[in-house]
Amino acid sequence: MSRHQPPVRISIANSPGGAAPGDWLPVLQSALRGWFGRQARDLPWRRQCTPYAVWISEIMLQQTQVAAVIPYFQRFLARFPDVLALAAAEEEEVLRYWEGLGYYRRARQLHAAARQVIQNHQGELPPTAAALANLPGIGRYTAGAIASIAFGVPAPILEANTLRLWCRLAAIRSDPTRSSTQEKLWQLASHAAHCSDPGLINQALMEVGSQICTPRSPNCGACPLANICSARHLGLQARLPRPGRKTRYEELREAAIVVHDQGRFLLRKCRDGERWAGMWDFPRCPLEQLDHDSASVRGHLARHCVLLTGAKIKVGPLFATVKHGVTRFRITLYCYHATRANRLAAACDSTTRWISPEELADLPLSVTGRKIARLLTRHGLPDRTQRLPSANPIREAAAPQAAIGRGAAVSRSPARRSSRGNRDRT
DNA sequence: AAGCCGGGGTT
DNA sequence: AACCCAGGCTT
Repeated sequence: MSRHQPPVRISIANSPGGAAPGDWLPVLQSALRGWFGRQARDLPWRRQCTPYAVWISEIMLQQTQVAAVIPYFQRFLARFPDVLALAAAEEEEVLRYWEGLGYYRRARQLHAAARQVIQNHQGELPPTAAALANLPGIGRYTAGAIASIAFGVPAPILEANTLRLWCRLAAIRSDPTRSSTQEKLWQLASHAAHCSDPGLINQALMEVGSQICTPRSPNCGACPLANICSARHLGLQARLPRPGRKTRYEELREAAIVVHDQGRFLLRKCRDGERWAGMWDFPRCPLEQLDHDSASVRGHLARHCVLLTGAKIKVGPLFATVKHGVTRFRITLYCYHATRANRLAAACDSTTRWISPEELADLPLSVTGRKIARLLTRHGLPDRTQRLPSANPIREAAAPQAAIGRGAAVSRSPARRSSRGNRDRT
């Protein structure tokens, strides 16, 4: 840059003293093209960028990091290679392939959307952002991402990485969650995507956001956009975007009941509106303020079990305590053995079933459900998770242990010596 | 416009 | 334990 032509910096169009997009847009796009051409990561969905593959990747990537998605993406595409295969599958099998990825509603909506694509769009994903956004699970971001990346439509995107990037590039100090700020951010994103290669530009924006313009200590020295970055010019890059509110956590105490009968376990499918809707789980109930070691807890559990499953049971010993974090909840789950007390054929409808250890491997289970299943079948019984195609090396080889606040931690109860005094160490 | 959805990973 | 993540949906 010469002294007579000071470097142009990105700002919100029409803001006081702000440069018009015409000034910085070509610089931005050109810098992104050059940088992305050299630095783009080699990701599975960039090798196979069919509309279907892009769609699956974008749904999996919602609120989920790239590294966590990769093995799921590969297994999922191997099993459901196209829209027709996905639409033809049972929802439960789709959920089984999603197990461990979280936000299971995404999988159910994806499956429902696949059936809509077969029914209403001749089996082809619609090529416009507006039509895509009519499908379940596809919002403004995902619609723009698929439209631009898979179809070359100049549609804008805004997500965690580009929100942070734009707040810095344009030195946006207002609360980024406010709708007036969101409007400005989408406006900037629209300018950027207005070109002949919007898919490349959108991906490059996200890539710079995730690889260079990181939340803490952005690597401005390696940033292709440093020259036009307003925050860097003002020295504000470490203070933008403005942080949001802290999440307040809620402690929950719950009980899970493992009802045994002839080597099988009683499981139920979580209903719509419940936690883990569509997934299977051991019957569970809130413990409220009940002491998990009190006399009254067993009657409490037995009553709940009848209501949930129709099975009359006799509650036995506590055998494990599982800690599990989910969204803003911190759950402590007390796990009890139980036996069935009635010989009636209760508990055999479509949402309540007696499950053998072998069948357990095929069922989509909640995280804590899978944890309990492992405790029950740890000794030599098969775990289908390890038989899924191209096994996930991260999750299966070295399952995360003893996460503290989040994830799940298990502590087994010591061997039980009498019917009383069973004490859990957590 | 704001919170929830009832996740999971990293630091 | 705080913070983050290729958001969607509801109220």
